[in-house]
Amino acid sequence: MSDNAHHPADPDRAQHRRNQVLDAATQCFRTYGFHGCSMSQLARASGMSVGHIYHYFHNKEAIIEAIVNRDLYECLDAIDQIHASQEVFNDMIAGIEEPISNSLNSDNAALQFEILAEAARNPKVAEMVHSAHQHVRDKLAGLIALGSPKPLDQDLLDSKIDLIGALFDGMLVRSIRQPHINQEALISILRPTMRYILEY
Amino acid sequence: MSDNAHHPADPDRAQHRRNQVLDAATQCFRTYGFHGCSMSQLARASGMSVGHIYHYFHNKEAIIEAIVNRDLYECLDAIDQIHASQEVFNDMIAGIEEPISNSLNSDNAALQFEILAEAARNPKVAEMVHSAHQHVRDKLAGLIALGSPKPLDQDLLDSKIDLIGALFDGMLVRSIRQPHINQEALISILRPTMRYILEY
Amino acid sequence: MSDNAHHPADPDRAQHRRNQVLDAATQCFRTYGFHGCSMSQLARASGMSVGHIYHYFHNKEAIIEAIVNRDLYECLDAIDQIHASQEVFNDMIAGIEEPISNSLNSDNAALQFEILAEAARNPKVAEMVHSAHQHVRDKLAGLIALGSPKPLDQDLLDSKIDLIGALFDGMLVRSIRQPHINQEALISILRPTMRYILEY
Amino acid sequence: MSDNAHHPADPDRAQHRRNQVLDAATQCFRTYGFHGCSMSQLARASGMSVGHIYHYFHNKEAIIEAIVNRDLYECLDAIDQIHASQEVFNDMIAGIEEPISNSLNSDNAALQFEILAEAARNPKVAEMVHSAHQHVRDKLAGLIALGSPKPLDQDLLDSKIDLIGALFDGMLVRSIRQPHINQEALISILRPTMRYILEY
DNA sequence: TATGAATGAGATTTCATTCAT
DNA sequence: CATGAATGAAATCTCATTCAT
Repeated sequence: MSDNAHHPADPDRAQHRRNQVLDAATQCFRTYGFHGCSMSQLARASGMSVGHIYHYFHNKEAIIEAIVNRDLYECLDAIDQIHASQEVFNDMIAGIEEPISNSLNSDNAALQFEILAEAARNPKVAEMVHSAHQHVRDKLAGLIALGSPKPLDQDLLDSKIDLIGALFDGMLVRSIRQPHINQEALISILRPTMRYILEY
Repeated sequence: MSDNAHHPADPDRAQHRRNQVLDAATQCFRTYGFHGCSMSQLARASGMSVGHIYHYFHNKEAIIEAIVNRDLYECLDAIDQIHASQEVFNDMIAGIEEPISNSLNSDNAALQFEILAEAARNPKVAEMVHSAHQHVRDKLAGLIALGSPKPLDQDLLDSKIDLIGALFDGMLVRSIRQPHINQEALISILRPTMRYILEY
Repeated sequence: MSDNAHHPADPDRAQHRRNQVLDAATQCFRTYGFHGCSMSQLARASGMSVGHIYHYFHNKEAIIEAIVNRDLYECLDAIDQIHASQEVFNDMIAGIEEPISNSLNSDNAALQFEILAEAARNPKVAEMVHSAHQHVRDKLAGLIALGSPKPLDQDLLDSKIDLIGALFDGMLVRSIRQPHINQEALISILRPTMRYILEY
Repeated sequence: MSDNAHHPADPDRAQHRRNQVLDAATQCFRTYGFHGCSMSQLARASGMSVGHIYHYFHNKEAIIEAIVNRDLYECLDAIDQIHASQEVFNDMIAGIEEPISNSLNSDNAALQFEILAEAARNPKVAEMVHSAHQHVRDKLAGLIALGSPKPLDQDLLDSKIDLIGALFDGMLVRSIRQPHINQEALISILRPTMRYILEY
């Protein structure tokens, strides 16, 4: 009862069911990959029948796309948390530990590589990745411009962003190639390197 | 009889046939992914019957493993080409363009992400990736030690390698997220950054 | 409440709702066939939910049967319009254009063949087709007897009806096999042929 | 043994296997309809695994098309048997019993209506039906022209063919609407009617 | 009366793998 | 060494039907 329970076509309930599928899919895709995970595995993990999943998603592609979308937006949200200030360089360097830690430890690295591999052959997913990436670049451009004492040449600004982006994505790869990395030691050289790049 | 008088078990021919499959598989896996590529696609691309592929490979897994193996060894070979000298830092920085260019433009990025994604769930592949990575680290450690004016603390040495590795792998990710990167501008800031790290 | 104050079991409204379904089904079955049309297509076309259709029809079979029934009755009604008179032969021949035109141009030929194909395997539908056909024969028998100057042998009467029936059904098949038939030319030879048969 | 048995990729054997499927499909489609017959029914009836049927046919559509094609060709062959002569009208009328009997008794009427119903919505099948029909018309046009004492107006010739075609197809419909027709009586009025049309 | 959530069975199709030749 | 016929399992997706509300 409370908030009138769920009437037929209750959009809240529908959204909740969709999320049930997406939550299960995130887990399943991590574990088995987009194409190694069957609809019936997904159904079992969602606590829902196979047929019913098709009530909420047009096909498996659509689930993959929704997962990619959700994952990219989570990343964008994290980026958007960074507050602009004139102390932004110091803040970024001081706060580097958490995002690096996320990249390195994240058990969702598997999902990131699924997404990147999928983007390499699926144009729709590629487009989603590109547009999320552009958003990140824009945000970073604003922060760096703000933190810089004098106006930056556009090419230089772009390259700084590229390099920093590469560093972070490189951490993601580390989590696969080298799962037992010495994070503390890494951060202690990463910090001055970040400053070097930002102030270059 | 007549001319194609290869003996029943000519090992050269056998190796050649295996490579035929692996070459085709490299292309197919790039295009469709490990699990999006069927044995019959592979057979068509190899110019060989499905059944005969099983003469050379125990199953599809084995082909994937052979591909991963071959890919990792090619990378190791590239690393092994770097000659040690006391000018090694200068050489590395001067010669940075080619490997970066490879990472950025490489149409084989797709395969790299297939491999990384596979490594995230397939322990055999993970083991191959780790051991190849260790080999790379050992090689780089030797080079950096040689180029450094004074002996380095082990943690610092490790972290330098990690950071440089991250930079390169980050480039690989760029080729997906940002296919039209400004490579020239990037290299012109990457070079001093590399030197900064190496001489830190 | 407000205006749509139909009583819980308003039989008019019920009939109207049933017809909504049947109208939609006629269209859908024409376009997709009995077995190529899903209940959800039907629901969409009826402006009604899937579940509610089951309020009016026990199952899909029942809708098919109702459609067949309605279609056959429409045909019977048309036959029943023919008024008996001693000029019946002249009337039939003069008025031949409309039914022939219907058979030839009818975009519902598809539905007729659905029905015939269904009758070939579904005994209930076969029974409906047979009994409607018998009704048509009886009516025609009366008309022909009335128009004939002298009493006819039963076999001859039956065969005249069969032949005329065949001619009309043959037109139906024409609309599929030969959609761009020359209707005018056809009618100008059909008329004397009809007279020939009737007066044989 | 005998004629060197069947080597790999023996095209005779392949053709034989294809025919096995088509023979089974003819039966199954008659009984259940194109869309009421599942691939697993087909497989069971063909004595072949479901998967293997796809070795010989790209998909179920392709089987339907092959069946339609085969059926139409059988009909064309029958038409092509009619030999031209100046006595062709007499021959046609004398030999009318067999084709009429075929149309009336044919237990493959079901298949004909499947084909006609399918043609009403499937453009590929429609095209096959039209082109087979054109072939029949051309053949009949030749025969009628030959049998006619004086040259015929094209429209009249066309209409004679249309009318005769309608009569035969109408018989096909009779086999569904009126399975217990009096064939003998029918033929005894059909013969003079045919002559009336041919000599009109 | 009316909805659409939910299911389970079954449809078509694909695929890795085996085997007779 | 080489083929492709053959299979059986499983994958994706559809659908008629039921049910709680």
